[in-house]
Amino acid sequence: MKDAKKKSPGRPRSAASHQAILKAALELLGEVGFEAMSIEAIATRAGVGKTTIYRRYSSKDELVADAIESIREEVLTPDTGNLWSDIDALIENAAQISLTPLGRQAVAMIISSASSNPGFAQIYWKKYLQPRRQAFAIVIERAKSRNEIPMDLDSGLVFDTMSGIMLYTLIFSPTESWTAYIRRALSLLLK
Amino acid sequence: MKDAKKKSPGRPRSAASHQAILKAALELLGEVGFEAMSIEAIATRAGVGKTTIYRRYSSKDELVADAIESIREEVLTPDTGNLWSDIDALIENAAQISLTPLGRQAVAMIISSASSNPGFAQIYWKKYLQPRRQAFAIVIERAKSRNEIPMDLDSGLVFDTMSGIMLYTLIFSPTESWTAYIRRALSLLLK
DNA sequence: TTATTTCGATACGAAACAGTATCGTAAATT
DNA sequence: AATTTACGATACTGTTTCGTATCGAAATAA
Repeated sequence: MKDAKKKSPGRPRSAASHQAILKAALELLGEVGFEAMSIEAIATRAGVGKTTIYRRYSSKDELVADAIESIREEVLTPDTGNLWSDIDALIENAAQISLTPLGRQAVAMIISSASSNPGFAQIYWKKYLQPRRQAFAIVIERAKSRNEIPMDLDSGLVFDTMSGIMLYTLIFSPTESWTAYIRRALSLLLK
Repeated sequence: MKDAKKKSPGRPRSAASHQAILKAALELLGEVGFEAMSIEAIATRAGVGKTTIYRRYSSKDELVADAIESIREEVLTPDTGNLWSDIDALIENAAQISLTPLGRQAVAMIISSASSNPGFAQIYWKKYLQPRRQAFAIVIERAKSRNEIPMDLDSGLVFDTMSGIMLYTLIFSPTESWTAYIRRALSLLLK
C-alpha cells in the first residue's frame, strides 16, 4: 500500500486536505446526519474547494464510507484471566465508541441504507463487526478452558445477542446505566 | 374521539384524502426512506393537492409519525398453555411486522431521529414497545406459574434482549432463518 | 340561500445543492 | 526550466423542494 510511492509527475494530493475532509465529514455526520449533510458544507468546514472533494470521491456514500473506515479502532481482546473482567473491558470499550452522536448516526446510517443498499451493511459487518466477533470468540474460548462456562456455548450467538441489546439500548436508554444493563443482560446469557 | 361529530360549518375534511395521504406516505417511506421523500411526492401519489397536506400537518415528521401510528397492529398476548408455543407465536408476529422494507425504514427512522429528536424515540417506545413489553410480561408470568422458568426472571430484561437481537438481525441477516435464530437466542436466555 | 370551509390544481418566489468549468497559483517530476 | 497535476476560489446552470397564495368548484351548517 504505502510502498506505492510517488511515481507520477505533478503536485501530489494534499494529505492535510484529505484529513480535513474526513474530519469535517465525520463531524457533520454526527451533527446533522447523513442525508442532511451536503458536499458544500463539508468543503466549507474543511476549508477546501468542492473540486478537491469531487476529485477524490464521486458520491457522498463513497466519502462517508471512507470517513467511517478511517476511524476504525483497534480490536480489543482482553485477557485478564477472568471472564467477567474481560467482558467488563469489552463493554467499556463499546460504550466509548457507541455512546456518541457520531456513533448513533453511523448506526442509523447503516440501518437505513441496509434496505436500499445492502452492500453497505455488508461492508460494515465485514470490516467492523466480524473482527470483534472473532475477538469475542477468543475470550469465550479462554473462559471455556477455565471451565467458567459450558463447553458447547455458541460464542457467535452470544456476541450477536450482546450487540443487539447494545443497539437497542442505544436507542431506548434503560433507566439504569447503560453498562450496568448490558452487564445484566450478559449475565442472563452466560449464567 | 369519533363522538366529536361535525359541529363547525363548512365542508368537512375528506376522510378518503386523509387515508390516501397516509397510505402514500407509508409507501414512500418504505421505498425511498424518510429523508428522501418529499411532501410533493406524497401529494402526487395520493392524488391530492399539497395544500391538503399542509392543512393537516405542519411538518414531515408530524405526518410520518401519524402514518406509522395508523398501522399499529393489535398487541398479541398468546396463551397456548406452553411457553415455547407462546414465544413462537410472538416471534412469528414480529417477523410479519418487521421483515418488510417499511418495517426496516420505520426502525431506521426512529434510530436516526433518536439522537437529534429524542422525543420521537420516546413516542415509539410508549406507543409501540411498552404495550408489547407488558404483554410479554404476562406470557412470562404464566410460564412462571407453570414452573417452566425461574420465578425471579426479569421479563423486561428478556424482552429488551429479544428486541435487541431482532433489531440486530434485521440489519445483519443471520445465515439461518430469522425466526430460527431468534428462537435460538431466546432459548439461551430462558434455559 | 348564505356563509364557511375544504377540495385539487396551479403558479410563484426563495433557497439549497449538485456537478462542472475556469482561473491563477503551488508543488511535484523529468 | 518545462511539464504536469493538485490546489482553493468562484461562477454558473439546472434541478428540486419548500411553503404560500390563489383559483373555481364542492360540501356542509345555520
